[in-house]
Amino acid sequence: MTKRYWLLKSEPTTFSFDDLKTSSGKKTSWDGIRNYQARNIMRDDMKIGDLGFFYHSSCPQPGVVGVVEVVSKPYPDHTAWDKKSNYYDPKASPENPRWVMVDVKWKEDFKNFVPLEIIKATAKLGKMKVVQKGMRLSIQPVTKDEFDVICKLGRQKK
DNA sequence: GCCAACGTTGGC
DNA sequence: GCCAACGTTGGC
Repeated sequence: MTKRYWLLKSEPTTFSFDDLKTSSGKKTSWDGIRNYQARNIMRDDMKIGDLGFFYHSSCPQPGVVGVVEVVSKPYPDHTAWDKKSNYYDPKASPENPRWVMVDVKWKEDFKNFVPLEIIKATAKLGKMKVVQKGMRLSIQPVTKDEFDVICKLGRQKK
């Protein structure tokens, strides 16, 4: 089974990379995904051991801050039937969960933040979904090549 | 705060 | 099954 690579968007005001690092066990459940494409990726394609970029979106400096690892299989997102949750979905229930999530764990801090600006300016990364106009998908596949290029940018000394 | 692009909903 | 209306995303 080949390892796959992903990009996970999060709004730092909601849940930042620092929040992940201060979570117990440095891990969190990736809840609140309410988009079928993103759900299907978690349900069908993500495997334990896959790596993902933690991407900050909707903020002054969008970009990749570090790397996380998928550490669970997909399981029902119980926030969907929690009326008090921001992610409440009246069509979901324990019998018919509708939404799933996985657990992800902190893996690596980048020495250098890799801003969207740089990703856009890097020819090899031009096909990434995150640089495409109107691309709103919050969980995106990343190729091994793209993963390696961004890791190199993130790890190099200033 | 703006607004373009996108996904979802619901009436027909 | 179409498609207009609406809500959301997310860079700027």
